[in-house]
Amino acid sequence: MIKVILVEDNFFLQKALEEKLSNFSDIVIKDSAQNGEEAIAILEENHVVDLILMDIEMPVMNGIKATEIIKTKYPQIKIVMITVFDNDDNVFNAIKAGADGYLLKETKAEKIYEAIIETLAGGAAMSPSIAMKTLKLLKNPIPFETANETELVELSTREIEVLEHLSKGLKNKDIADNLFLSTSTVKKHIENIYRKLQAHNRIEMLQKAKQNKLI
Amino acid sequence: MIKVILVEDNFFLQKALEEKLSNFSDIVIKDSAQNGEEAIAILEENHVVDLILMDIEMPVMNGIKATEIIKTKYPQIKIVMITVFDNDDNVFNAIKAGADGYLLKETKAEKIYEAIIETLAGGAAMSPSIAMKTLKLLKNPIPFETANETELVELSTREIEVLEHLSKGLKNKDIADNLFLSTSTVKKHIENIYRKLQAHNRIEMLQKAKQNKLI
DNA sequence: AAAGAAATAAGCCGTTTGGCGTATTTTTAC
DNA sequence: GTAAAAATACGCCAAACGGCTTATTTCTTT
Repeated sequence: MIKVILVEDNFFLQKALEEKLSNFSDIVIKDSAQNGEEAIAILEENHVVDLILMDIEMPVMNGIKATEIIKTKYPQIKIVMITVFDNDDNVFNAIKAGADGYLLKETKAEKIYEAIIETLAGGAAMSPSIAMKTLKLLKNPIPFETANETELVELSTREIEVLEHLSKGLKNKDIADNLFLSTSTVKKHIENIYRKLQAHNRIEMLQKAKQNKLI
Repeated sequence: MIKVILVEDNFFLQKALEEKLSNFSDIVIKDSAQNGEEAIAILEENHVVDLILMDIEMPVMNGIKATEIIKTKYPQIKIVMITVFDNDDNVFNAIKAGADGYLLKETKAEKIYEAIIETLAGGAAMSPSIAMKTLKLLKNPIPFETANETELVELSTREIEVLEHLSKGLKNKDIADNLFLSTSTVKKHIENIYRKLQAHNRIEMLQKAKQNKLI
């Protein structure tokens, strides 16, 4: 029997999770907490627990802080984050805190179950979009982000695609080939990106793109 | 229809992969290669390809080198590594090379299919043990010191000055003004930098310069 | 159904870049 | 004191880029 604790402040989501896991006979939900502090209190009573499904956004004490504390005191307990938000900071901080997995709330019951099994087997479970973020973080070690509250420039999907190709050093012709566009269109996209970012050449654009967290 | 290319030197494993994927009607195996060089040759003929399943250990050109080259020229093509070895260096180097996923060869057909779908949707696919490795790498950012043992290219003092100006997005004329040079000289310096770094435009140069810890 | 945004594409024109050869002067190293 | 490396500079040419205008098509959103 796999002993699981749920930590989730939203009552309905907590019930939904219970429901999802109820189909799997080898999992027993030992207890539930509404925030990090409660979770820690529960563990202090009795820490015979295999795995914790932990929300991130919670009042009193959030999931990342709780993970940090629990992992320090009970490193053998696996912790899988379950959250709606997958922004870089959350992912990175959760990993830093020692999370063994990171799932999005939309994840299906079957996948959550798999994640639990795989995590207990020593692996890590991640929703694909999270996995992609970890890869990007690994490739580009820029975790030192200062809280920049200036509003960021937005680019369209296509513009970002073009931007990504530009950032590899490709020339317009090659970008056009790759995206099945004419060079005219690529040029137009670049022109629009330049206007939005107030850049006048590729390097300026890449700098501004970084500042705006577009790449 | 999802167009996939297999790159795998072992004939039987290649056939096994084909077999595994044949159950999924929306996947078509467009071509197969026995090593990296062959794969690149195929793409140069026709790069209308969605995803490549790439072995790592291969003669002539291994999968990591091939991934590096393909990702530079065709960044929109997704590449998922499929290998028996999951040692840290392989994982880290594959990520550095730009791989979008990393599966072990024991992975079941259904999982490979899921991985393909998820990768094309912009996510990343990883076997759980690989995911765990990436988490560990992220938590302990050691690899950036150790993984780079290649000797670095050296630039002259003046070349570095020019490089620094280039990195701000300045044009030759402005650099010349700032450094009290003629544009011809600036051009010559840039030409020399290009040769040393094997770059052919400014963005490539900046990438290579970063790799060589020049900026 | 209409309005608005996004994506597509072409043409024009001047500027900039990248690649090549050549050549002189200055600095550094042996 | 000479050889090698670095820095300086010019010219030529084709390719690529950046800026501007115009226009059609395809999505969204209301």
